[in-house]
Amino acid sequence: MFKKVLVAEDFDSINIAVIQTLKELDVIQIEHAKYCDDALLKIRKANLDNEPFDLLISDLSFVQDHRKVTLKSGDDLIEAVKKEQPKIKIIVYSIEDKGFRIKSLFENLNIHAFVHKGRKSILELKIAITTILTENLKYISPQMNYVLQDKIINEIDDFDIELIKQLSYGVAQDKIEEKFKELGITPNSKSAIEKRVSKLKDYFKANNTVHLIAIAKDLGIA
Amino acid sequence: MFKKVLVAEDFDSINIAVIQTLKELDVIQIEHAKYCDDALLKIRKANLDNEPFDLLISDLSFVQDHRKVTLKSGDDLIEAVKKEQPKIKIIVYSIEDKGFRIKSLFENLNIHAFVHKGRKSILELKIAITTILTENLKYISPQMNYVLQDKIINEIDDFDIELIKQLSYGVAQDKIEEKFKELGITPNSKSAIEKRVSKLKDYFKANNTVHLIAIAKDLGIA
DNA sequence: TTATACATTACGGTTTTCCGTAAAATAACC
DNA sequence: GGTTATTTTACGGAAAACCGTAATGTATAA
Repeated sequence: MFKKVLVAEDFDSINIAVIQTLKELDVIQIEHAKYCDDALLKIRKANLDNEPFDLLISDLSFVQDHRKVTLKSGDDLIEAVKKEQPKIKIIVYSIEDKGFRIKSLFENLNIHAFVHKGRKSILELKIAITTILTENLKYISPQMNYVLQDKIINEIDDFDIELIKQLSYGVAQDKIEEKFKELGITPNSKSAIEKRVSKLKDYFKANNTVHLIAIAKDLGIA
Repeated sequence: MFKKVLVAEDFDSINIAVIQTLKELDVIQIEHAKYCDDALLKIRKANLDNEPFDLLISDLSFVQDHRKVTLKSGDDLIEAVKKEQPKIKIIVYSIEDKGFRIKSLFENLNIHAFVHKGRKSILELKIAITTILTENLKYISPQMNYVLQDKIINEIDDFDIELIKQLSYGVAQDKIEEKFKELGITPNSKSAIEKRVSKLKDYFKANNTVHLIAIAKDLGIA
């Protein structure tokens, strides 16, 4: 079993439950942090003391409050931790359900497990922990498994994302042309933009652009 | 202290923490349900047995899964419970942060406390519980207090909400005119709709309708 | 009843978006 | 190099949205 585990989670209620779970799994040293910045400090300190953490269990979204922070999200935290300690095992324990995002966690941040908070998530968390004990094994909550082979996610590229973002900011299509030229994004003609918007509307079965952005918002793309 | 408390919450991790908290407050009988339907059944059963619950602590959003349910949300549950047992005390323990929604919980569903899930929410939950023990006292998480006197919330009416909703569904403004006539919503002329959309754009400082809907989505209005 | 304010509807011109077609540019293939 | 796809850009007419103004309707109070 893991010896030393760090939990990064802002909600106190969930923290309590995760820690209790780790105790049940006979983890000896358990620490937790409610801010990403604090979590990173704990990682660093442990490394300096030559008593590094085996495992990080992290949430993704951290509510902002009065405190100024440099790491705003679990993504930020994981990226920073990987630099300090590339071989640490990482479990994301989150409510996130956007395939788009989960996929990128595995592909870009190389996490070892994703557990989706839900009715039976504590059990899943236990399974995830024991699964990734074995070298090279990964875990994802069963109901989220589909995301790794979901077509939609693969058929939308960065250009589409940027376009949707600009639209959601209220930039008119003429101005997006200018904006893209500034940013060096291609294609950037008015016509190309119109075509992409049209493609996206087809894709998401949206009646018009307003509808498209509403859908994109629901999917967490914009 | 309350004698018999029911917790309605789908996430197991949070359930564990809330129950532990209630134990610390010396609540003798604690029950919980992960589905609203189950919660309502427990309320009914307790009433039939002449051992009614004193207090309901409920979440608002419940994730849908394979199971068919009639009560889909905490709002639905609270409304149903109030009919069974009008005098039961109710605490909403939720991540909800839309002033719009919280306000309506107090005004329309007459809840006794709203505790916003967060870094110190377990403490707040304890305070809420002891506060509403006293007859007629209400509690709301300090950071959410503003909602009860927020202007924005009061200046947007049901018509605006319905309009935003239709736009987010991708209904063209021409068609909204027809739709409103069907639904008996007034005003319903194309002109009136255009004016309201324009007013909302001013209000939310939106550049265009697409932008407006993006903002509304962020605010949880659509 | 009349005057006044306010809400709603009607209308018309302008801008923006929409959408199809065609030309130009780029990439892929032989 | 030349040929064939594919992508990107250009253009123009139609539809929708935008926006100001005027007319109509409705409620309120002198």
